[in-house]
Amino acid sequence: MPLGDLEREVMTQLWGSAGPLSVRQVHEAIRGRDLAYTTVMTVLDRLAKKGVVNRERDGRAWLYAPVQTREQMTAGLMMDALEDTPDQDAALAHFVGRLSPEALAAAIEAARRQG
Amino acid sequence: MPLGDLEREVMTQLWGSAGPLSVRQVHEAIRGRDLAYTTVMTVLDRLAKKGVVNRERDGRAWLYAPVQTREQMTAGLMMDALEDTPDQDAALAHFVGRLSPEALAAAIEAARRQG
DNA sequence: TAGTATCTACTACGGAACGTCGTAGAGGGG
DNA sequence: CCCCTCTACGACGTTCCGTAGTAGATACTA
Repeated sequence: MPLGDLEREVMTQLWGSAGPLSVRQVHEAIRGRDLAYTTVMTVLDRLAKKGVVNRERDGRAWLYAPVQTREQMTAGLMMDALEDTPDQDAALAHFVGRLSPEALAAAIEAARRQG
Repeated sequence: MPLGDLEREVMTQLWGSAGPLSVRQVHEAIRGRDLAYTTVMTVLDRLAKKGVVNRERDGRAWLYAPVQTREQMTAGLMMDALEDTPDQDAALAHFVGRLSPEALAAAIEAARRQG
């Protein structure tokens, strides 16, 4: 489920926040694009309908939070791409071949530590 | 550059062929969907404009061939997903953590053998 | 040589996704 | 009671994609 540009921008704000954010907070955080309040609201709403964010009530307003971390979502997109091909072993080999050995080793080590 | 359903179907034919194929050959190979000849032509044309396939003249007709192998394209899409996130190390660790150790080891070995 | 088949180029249309926003209406604060 | 804020819902333009038709050029064939 790849995201559009504005959707990614909004997600970046949510991922960068310690807790859930309101529409207003996201709107104020994205000041570079001079968007209407309702634009941000629509995007957040679509993200929620896609299941990419959760929302919870805070009085009259909704607070939005990502369902997954950015890293989890990225890993999921990578898996989607991989699973879309018949010869996954060969595709994975090609992918691995494009990584620097250090980055790969670090990732394996981090994954191992993580469990 | 993710592909649509029909685009992927067409690419599958090209990837499964030993050499370049004409519009007619692809059209006949996809008999399950009862498509118009021009539909296949349009799709091939769009794939060429996207740079996903090359075309060369064969008399009056064009012959189409994939620019990359299926595995290379898949690996490329995976890289695109990875590069779209700021903390690539963490994302890669998450991804690696989702693979079976055997599949990962086999891929690393295959990549090493390949160079 | 006239007719038919084949191939390309160009145009088009409908649906879905997305960026963008407006209006209407509900609920809380002064 | 009035205003501010927030949501719900609808809408419009663009782009991508599946789908296809028509027109025009070229080649084969009787």
